[in-house]
Amino acid sequence: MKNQEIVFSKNQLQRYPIYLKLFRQLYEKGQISVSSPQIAKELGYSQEQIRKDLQAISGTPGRPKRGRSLERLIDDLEVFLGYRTETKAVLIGTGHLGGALLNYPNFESMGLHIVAAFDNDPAKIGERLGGKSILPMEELKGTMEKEGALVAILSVPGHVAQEVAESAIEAGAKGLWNFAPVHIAVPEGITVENVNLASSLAVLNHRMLSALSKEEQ
Amino acid sequence: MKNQEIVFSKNQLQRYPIYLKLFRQLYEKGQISVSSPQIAKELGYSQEQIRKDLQAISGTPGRPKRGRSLERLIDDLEVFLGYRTETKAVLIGTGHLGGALLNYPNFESMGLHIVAAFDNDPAKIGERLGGKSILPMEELKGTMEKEGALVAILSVPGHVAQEVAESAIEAGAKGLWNFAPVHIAVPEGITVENVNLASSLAVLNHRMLSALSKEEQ
DNA sequence: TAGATTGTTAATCGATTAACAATC
DNA sequence: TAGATTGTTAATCGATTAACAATC
Repeated sequence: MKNQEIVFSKNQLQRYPIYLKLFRQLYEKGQISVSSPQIAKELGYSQEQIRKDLQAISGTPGRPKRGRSLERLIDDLEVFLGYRTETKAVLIGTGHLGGALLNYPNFESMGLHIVAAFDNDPAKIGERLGGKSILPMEELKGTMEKEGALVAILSVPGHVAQEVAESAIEAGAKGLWNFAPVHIAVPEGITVENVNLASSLAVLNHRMLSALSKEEQ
Repeated sequence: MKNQEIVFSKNQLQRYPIYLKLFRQLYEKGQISVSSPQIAKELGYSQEQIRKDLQAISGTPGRPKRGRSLERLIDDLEVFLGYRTETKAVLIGTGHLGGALLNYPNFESMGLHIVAAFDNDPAKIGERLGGKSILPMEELKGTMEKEGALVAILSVPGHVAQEVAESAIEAGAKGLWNFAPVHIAVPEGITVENVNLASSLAVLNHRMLSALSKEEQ
């Protein structure tokens, strides 16, 4: 009995943490189950999409007339999203953004454990930031190997991002979480996820201006 | 002669700042024009997609055998992305992430001018952060109206994001740049763009684990 | 039972890719 | 001229939506 390969699109994957957040809120309010029409109303997704999304990550079926158990959904989502499995990460680049990420309180609860922070600025080495002391880049490989870190969080300036990415891959990183506003080329088998503020702003700006110009007519 | 309505998908809009970054790099290196095969090689997009993307934002056609002028492309992209037009914004929530955003040096060059920062913590009012002094929420509406700010950047905790969003809309915001990990419900005509780290991490994690398990086989 | 909600199968929609004539 | 690259039109692919029988 082979597991049927389910393909998850990027959009779909992005929706799951949003479901989880909602389900936790509803559960805290005392609700015990939830239906796709309710979710649709709360999040603005279509009912069909919600049903497909939840079917894909839940082993148990929903129940007509009642919907799905919030407790079970939360459980399924936490497992699916890997929140119950620790993934070790290093953070490279301890500027303002790096500092904010080191202080972000929720990564641990998402299973992401940042084991160390790195910078190439000698003045910063040894300083503490977000509870971690900053190490020199020379120690990257040793640390990643010792800790078994799979993820490198890149909060470095764009012009060094490619080079830093290569060091991280050389040190054993299989996933790069790239906050620099540049494309990073990687070999087969390495995953890159970009958080690009310029891209996000482009979407906001264009959509907002379209909406405004429509309003004017 | 009516402008033919071009619809830009979210993915497409997100690509433009990445093109721009690349074109600026190539231009600085002395290159004067660029072809879609070269861009495809650099960024990993398909040639066809690149041609469609650039056609959509450039008034002038490319030239067979030579490609497109980098100078013109950079110009077209800066205009299209609104980098030549100032948009005023306020930032709400001056935690670590808010601080990092206030210190982000590139927003001005993207046409986004943060005119003020707000927080509801009395201890923070009056402090300075990223060159701005922190104002109390009571002054939000007055400030946004006086400055004509269209965008509110929300770097507040998730549990207050909806409420803060409503205040911002009430104060005249037409676009919300939401860094809180929750869905925000808004009336017609208001644009929300989410930067959701939990969503981004979900994509990274799932893709990385898929790639790793494929490798094992 | 009646009705709300489920899961599945088919239809639609939109974005990406392929094919190819036009042209510098 | 030959060949690389363009822009356009058609085909494919994938995701979302619609329709509807199943069921608690």
